[in-house]
Amino acid sequence: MSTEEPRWLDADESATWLALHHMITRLPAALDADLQRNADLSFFEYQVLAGLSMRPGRQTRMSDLAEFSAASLSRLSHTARRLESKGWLYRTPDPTDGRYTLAVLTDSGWDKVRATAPGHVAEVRRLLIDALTKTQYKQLRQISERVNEAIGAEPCLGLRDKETGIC
Amino acid sequence: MSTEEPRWLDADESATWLALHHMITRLPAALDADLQRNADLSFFEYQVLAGLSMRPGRQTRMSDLAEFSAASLSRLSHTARRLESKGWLYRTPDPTDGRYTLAVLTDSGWDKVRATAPGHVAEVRRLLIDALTKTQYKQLRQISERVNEAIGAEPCLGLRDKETGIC
DNA sequence: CTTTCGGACTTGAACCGTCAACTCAAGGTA
DNA sequence: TACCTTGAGTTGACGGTTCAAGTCCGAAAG
Repeated sequence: MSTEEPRWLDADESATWLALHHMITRLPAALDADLQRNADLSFFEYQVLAGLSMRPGRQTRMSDLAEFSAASLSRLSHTARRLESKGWLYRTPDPTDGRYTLAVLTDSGWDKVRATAPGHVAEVRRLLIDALTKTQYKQLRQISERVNEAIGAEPCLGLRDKETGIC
Repeated sequence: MSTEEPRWLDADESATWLALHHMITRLPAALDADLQRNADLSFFEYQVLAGLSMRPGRQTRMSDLAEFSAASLSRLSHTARRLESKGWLYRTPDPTDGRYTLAVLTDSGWDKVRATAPGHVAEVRRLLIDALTKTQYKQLRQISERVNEAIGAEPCLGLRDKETGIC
């Protein structure tokens, strides 16, 4: 919040930011719409089920799952309750440490993932992979990792206290 | 929805998708959090005010603004009502064609943008531009444009009818 | 052993975006 | 004049996310 004149974005920079902004708002929306149509799932719900399906025993701690899907624990908890009510997973205290909760994919949830994954992968391929050259998606990976580092350097992902600046 | 084995993503492809997925969920969240802390605005509200501030006469049609900010007209309408109640803009029928609605930035709204923009630009610079080389953000621009074309080729951004496939 | 503490969830209210139904203006068409 | 159509924008209900408590478990301190 200094009073100096800021360094505004030049033409190249703002064109990049505009194009990226459109991509990061439209790509999730497109994948969401596709999953909604074909599987009656939101993108986030799919991420949760798919995330579980890839773990040994098809189960993991809620906090791991939240980390993996880049969501808050609260959001995951609400979503887990809905998925639980559909019979796709259940939650149980971790027997090795009662402070954690394990989310476990049911057989029905496993079937749902298996039925949904091919179409979803095809959509990711269509919108992202096939739209780019091999060189480009290697570039995109490096670029994303650099940006993630810059964001990850945030001590608490922007969740610090409004007044004190403390997490 | 064929029964053939789908083409799964290989290691390079899924690493790219994972990295991109994390970027596109965390980058907007980080910018949102920054604006919330420093200006009590959501990222989308800022986009609306900033979008208006760049137009001649600091005004434009609602539909243009929706297009620019990649949002639905409904979302924009709700947000415009909230911003209007804070005195940052007002809406009025377009005198040249009563079917359109003009959104007009007030002086108070202009002040808000001027106060907020420097910090926001600095954050975009810190998280995106400065994290990349000049070559990389030129690559990122091309990549984003390619993906946007692939998504834009969608006749109706995934809004077609569930049964008929018609928009 | 009891107390205190921090971390992992959970819960309910408030808030925001989506969806479908509606209004309204302008341009045909008769 | 009346009628129909199209597209812009609005509205209210619904559903999901966030935010701010609160609960519970286990470890560490007294």
